[in-house]
Amino acid sequence: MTLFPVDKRHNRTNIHSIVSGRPTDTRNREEAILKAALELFGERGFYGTTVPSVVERAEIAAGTFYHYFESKEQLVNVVYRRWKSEVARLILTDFPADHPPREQFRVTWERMTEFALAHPKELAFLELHQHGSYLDSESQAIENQTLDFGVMMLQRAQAAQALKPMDPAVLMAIVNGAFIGIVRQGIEKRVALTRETLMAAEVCCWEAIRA
Amino acid sequence: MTLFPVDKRHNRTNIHSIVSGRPTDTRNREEAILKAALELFGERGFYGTTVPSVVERAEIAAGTFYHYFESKEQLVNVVYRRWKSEVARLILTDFPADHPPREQFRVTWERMTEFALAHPKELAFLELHQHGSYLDSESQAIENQTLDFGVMMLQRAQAAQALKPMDPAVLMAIVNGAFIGIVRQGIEKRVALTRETLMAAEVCCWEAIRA
Amino acid sequence: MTLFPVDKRHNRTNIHSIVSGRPTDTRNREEAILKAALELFGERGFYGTTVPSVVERAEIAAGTFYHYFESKEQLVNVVYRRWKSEVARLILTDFPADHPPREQFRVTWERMTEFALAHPKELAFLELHQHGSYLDSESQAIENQTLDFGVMMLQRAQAAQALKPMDPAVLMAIVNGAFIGIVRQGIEKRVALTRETLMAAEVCCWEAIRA
Amino acid sequence: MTLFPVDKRHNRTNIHSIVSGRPTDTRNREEAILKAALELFGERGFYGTTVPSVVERAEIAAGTFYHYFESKEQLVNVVYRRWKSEVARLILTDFPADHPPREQFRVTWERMTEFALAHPKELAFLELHQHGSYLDSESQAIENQTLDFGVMMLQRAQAAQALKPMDPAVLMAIVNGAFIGIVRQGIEKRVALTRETLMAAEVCCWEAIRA
DNA sequence: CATGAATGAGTTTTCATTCAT
DNA sequence: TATGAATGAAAACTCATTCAT
Repeated sequence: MTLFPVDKRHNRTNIHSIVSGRPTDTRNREEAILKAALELFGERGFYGTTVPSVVERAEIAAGTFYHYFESKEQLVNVVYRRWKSEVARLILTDFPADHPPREQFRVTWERMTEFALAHPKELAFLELHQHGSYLDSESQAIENQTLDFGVMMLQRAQAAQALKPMDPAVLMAIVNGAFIGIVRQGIEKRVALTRETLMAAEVCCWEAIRA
Repeated sequence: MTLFPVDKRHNRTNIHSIVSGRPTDTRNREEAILKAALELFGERGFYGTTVPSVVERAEIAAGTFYHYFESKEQLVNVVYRRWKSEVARLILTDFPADHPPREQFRVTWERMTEFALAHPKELAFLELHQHGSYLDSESQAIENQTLDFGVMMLQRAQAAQALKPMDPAVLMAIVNGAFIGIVRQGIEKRVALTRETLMAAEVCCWEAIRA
Repeated sequence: MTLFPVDKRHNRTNIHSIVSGRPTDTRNREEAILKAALELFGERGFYGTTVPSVVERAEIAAGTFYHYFESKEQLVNVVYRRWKSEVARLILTDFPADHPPREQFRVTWERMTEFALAHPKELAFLELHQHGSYLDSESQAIENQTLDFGVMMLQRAQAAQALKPMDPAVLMAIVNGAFIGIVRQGIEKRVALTRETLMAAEVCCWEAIRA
Repeated sequence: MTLFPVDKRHNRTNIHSIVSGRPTDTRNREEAILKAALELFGERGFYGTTVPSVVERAEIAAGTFYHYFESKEQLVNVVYRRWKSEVARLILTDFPADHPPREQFRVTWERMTEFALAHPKELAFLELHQHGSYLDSESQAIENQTLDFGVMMLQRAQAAQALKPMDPAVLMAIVNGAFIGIVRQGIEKRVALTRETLMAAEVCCWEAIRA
């Protein structure tokens, strides 16, 4: 399995759809389903989201759904992998591997901030479905790979004595948890979900884990 | 509404049941339902948990469920309130209001640690259901009261210049999020859910928010 | 089978109950059930009336119901027979068999009027349940006996050439139907359910059937 | 609201179905449900009729029922309106408004006779459900319009001194009640439900109400 | 490919009835 | 006798999925 496998069927680029844009356009329907699914799964979870509700929001017929996805289970996995990959790509592309830990942390946090501000719903979706029993092994694998990469980076920083000498998985949990905590409160409108808020929190979280 | 209202029907103590323990015992069945519900709601969420699955795990007949609870919705609210109240009671009882902020933080974190070690499933349940649309206003109110109390304490500490001068709701989100993050990874067996882990994290989180 | 059989269990007079009047009094509970049943069966029919609703209106415990009645089916039969017998008794007692047909008709109509004014709900109940499949043969028999008596009287009047020479069952249906029609409209408040209304209708109905 | 509104969804004609007749035919299934419902509601009332019994008699799957009707309640309203409208249409179409009262009465009675002979079950159904709490306001409205029209006609006839000077609602109740009474006894096989029987009764009923 | 009618298993809930206390 | 907890069968209704058109 490659590090960031691209789903054969669901991550392709459909040139036809980009050109035409007609309502009978295949890509549009598939995208409409994925968009509806993201929102509904994020709001009500896997079991609370019905195929009829997805189909209605996507404005397609019930049968059409099964031309694009085998089942509700496959759908949630496709959505999960799509956005989990997106986050992974964002963080890993041109990762400043040779910069000092403080700089690496800032860059990573900044990239997550970009994502959170652009796609708060997607982040909430990923959080909510993290350990669902309906996620297949491929989806689980992506999740683990991301975590493993994070832990590896933290271990390197620890080797350079930049971080507290604790279990790196705990440090990861603290930083991840804090970030998600802010985004959630942001979605709930209890804090302002802005770049300022998140970059102020960056300082906090660095101080939490620094040596 | 009082700060921590006790559900009239579902927090009483049934002396009869404590004494007898027979299979027809009322208290046992109600407790069996609550226990099964806690586990299943925690594992599969509200919509993923069926009444048949609850009654099966509680080893009662389908009809019996409705002697104790009006509906699946009421059940989740009763469970939620029971444990949310328990957490609130734990943190608020004899809160060291006149101690310095550092001490208050440690005590609060320690109390949460007690709870997390004794009741990790219950904590996961509370997290998962935080904002479910099936929670009634009373349940939501308990949640808000707990948050408000936390924010108030943080504001006082900020007034004493013990904490960073940021939105206290953000500080709250960081600390809460970090704590929950560790517990979750603990449940997933990716970190050791021990007193040592959590008390080490306490130091991290204090450094995250201290001035 | 006697003409107006008295239910062994449910038409007796309970001297004890008349004297005491305590809430533990057997008769009171039985009467409470019968009263509740009459109202509910009349309002919502047999299938629309639940034992829990009867039990609640009678202010007794669920189990108590089954001390007095074997089943919901038996209950409806007991109520039916009680009031059907009452109507029959009213009409047949001292029937002026040797008076002229016009007088017999007036007397019968007057007696029905008494009953309708005193017990409109009971009359509606009897109408509604006339042919329910839950009525046992004994209840059906009472209904038939009443009808047969009416037809016999009409035949005698026809023999005296006082009535139109039609199928007496049709004449019966006309008079009965008209009477019930007025009572129903009375219950619906679309006509005034008074002695005047009913006695005016008596003239109409006589003219309908007279030779 | 028009006088005899046609249900948008349930009175259309499906040309496709008339032509094909295949088992997947839409119209057939909907009609099968309506037919089964009419019979069962007529036999056992609203509460005594279960959706399973309807789908069994209609020979469709349980889920299919809900493609055609939102609920059992909607179903009974659709059936009620369909036949109540039919009766109203029959009586009102080309009503001989400028004929003398005696003629108007005969025509109306004759039309009702047509209906009763062709659709005795439908008449019984309408009678039984007249005042059910499950009938919606639209269904109630149709019923009231029919009654009001009848009362108005009777008032005009009274103005012409053709009828007894009584409350016209009482005259209406007498005639209606008598008609229904005969049909019911006809269904019970206690009288012959024929044109002769009903036209003989027409004379009776006219004499009941004439001045 | 797109549709939506059709399906039947499964969900929440109610109810008639029983029985231990 | 009176109670009400307990039961399991059955009701109303929903849903994921299929398939003929």
